[in-house]
Amino acid sequence: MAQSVANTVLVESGRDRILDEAAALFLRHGYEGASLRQLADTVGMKAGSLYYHFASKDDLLTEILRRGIDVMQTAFDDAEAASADARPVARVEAHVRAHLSALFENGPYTAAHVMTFRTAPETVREVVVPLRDAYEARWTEMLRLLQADGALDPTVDVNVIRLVLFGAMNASVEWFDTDRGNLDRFAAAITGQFWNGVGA
Amino acid sequence: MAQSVANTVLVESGRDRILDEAAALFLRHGYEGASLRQLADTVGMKAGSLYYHFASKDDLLTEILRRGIDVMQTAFDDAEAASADARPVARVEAHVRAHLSALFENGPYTAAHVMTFRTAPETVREVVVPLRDAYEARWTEMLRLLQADGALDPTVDVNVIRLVLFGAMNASVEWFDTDRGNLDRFAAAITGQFWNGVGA
DNA sequence: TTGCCTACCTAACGAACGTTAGGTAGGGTG
DNA sequence: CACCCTACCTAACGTTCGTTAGGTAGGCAA
Repeated sequence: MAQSVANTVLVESGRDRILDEAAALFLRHGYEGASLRQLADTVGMKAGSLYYHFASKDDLLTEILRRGIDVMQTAFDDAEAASADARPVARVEAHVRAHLSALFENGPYTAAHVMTFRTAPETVREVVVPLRDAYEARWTEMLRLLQADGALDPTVDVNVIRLVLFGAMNASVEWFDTDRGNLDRFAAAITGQFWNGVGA
Repeated sequence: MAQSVANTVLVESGRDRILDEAAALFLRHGYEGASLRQLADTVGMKAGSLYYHFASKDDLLTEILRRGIDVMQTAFDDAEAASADARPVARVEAHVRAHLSALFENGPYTAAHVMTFRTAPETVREVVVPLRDAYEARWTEMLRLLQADGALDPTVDVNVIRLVLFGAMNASVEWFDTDRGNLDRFAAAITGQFWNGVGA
């Protein structure tokens, strides 16, 4: 019982376990490429039983995408609180580190989100789009303020540099290995490249 | 007959037409999300007839991924020839512009490649990986030489900045609209951000 | 004219898919 | 002890999937 309690904590069971494994599967094989029977196998139940927890496969994806954004928003909150009156470049680095934390250190939801959203069924995307927009708006607003304060090159398009930065960070899901690289250093590198460029 | 010849040129038929539409479908819905019947419908034939041109769906994907790399390589060749003795930043911009050209101006193959490769079946990936590596190696080598010549910040990891740059460019498939934006200006913007950064 | 090759078609196969209906073991509550 | 609710199970439904076998119209060659 002590062990069963420990197990419940170490590897969760039930609904959260399903979401975790589903997000990992969707990330690896894509949404349509992962089947519910495959998912049921990895969580140790039968495909039909998944419907006790979720109304449909689309529903499952919707909640995963939603959680992905929740994780990003929470990370953004933390970065905001921690770097509210830091220097501009330090503010950016804090938020870059936070976004990377969402991608790599808080479950597979954010990674699954950024990788599966584009090909998700339109009915699912419709539900999630406003949440995405809200998160993106916070980034845009932060960068806009930095530019208004003269900390950012006034000639750049804030939306473009945000999308370029997002592309770079999100793509790292495909190649960055947390076992071999350090996220603090990576955040510093990507921020340095973003802020100062790589030209000598 | 004059018209049929014109049609053959304007909207191609047969094998190339299938590949074109398949790449576009895989790009939009993902590889597993797009069905052969859907593909057959858009090219105006029956699903079984596709097998006159391709041995399997995996085979179709393999050729699309291969073409995606061919397009990139050709673009790289052109950029190399056109900017062989240009200033470092102009060399980089030429290659950025070339990669964007591969993504947006030479059919859906490169875009389909960068978006579907990650979730492609392992047997398909195995075939394509060496080709990808060869293309990536050319970029790495170019950046390495720039760094050796003192044109690039000696402290940065060439492989990391390449992956960051690739992530930014490839992700633009998701948001950049060639009808509303100019690729020359976009290439200049992304190169400027890459080379000089956005800090004021 | 005969014959062949190209480029399709029709029709179906078995497997896998998401999904559902109805059943059941077991712990918690009255 | 009786009851019920949670968390599954079994078993199947109808659909769609990739794929295949066999047929065929039309153009080109001999």
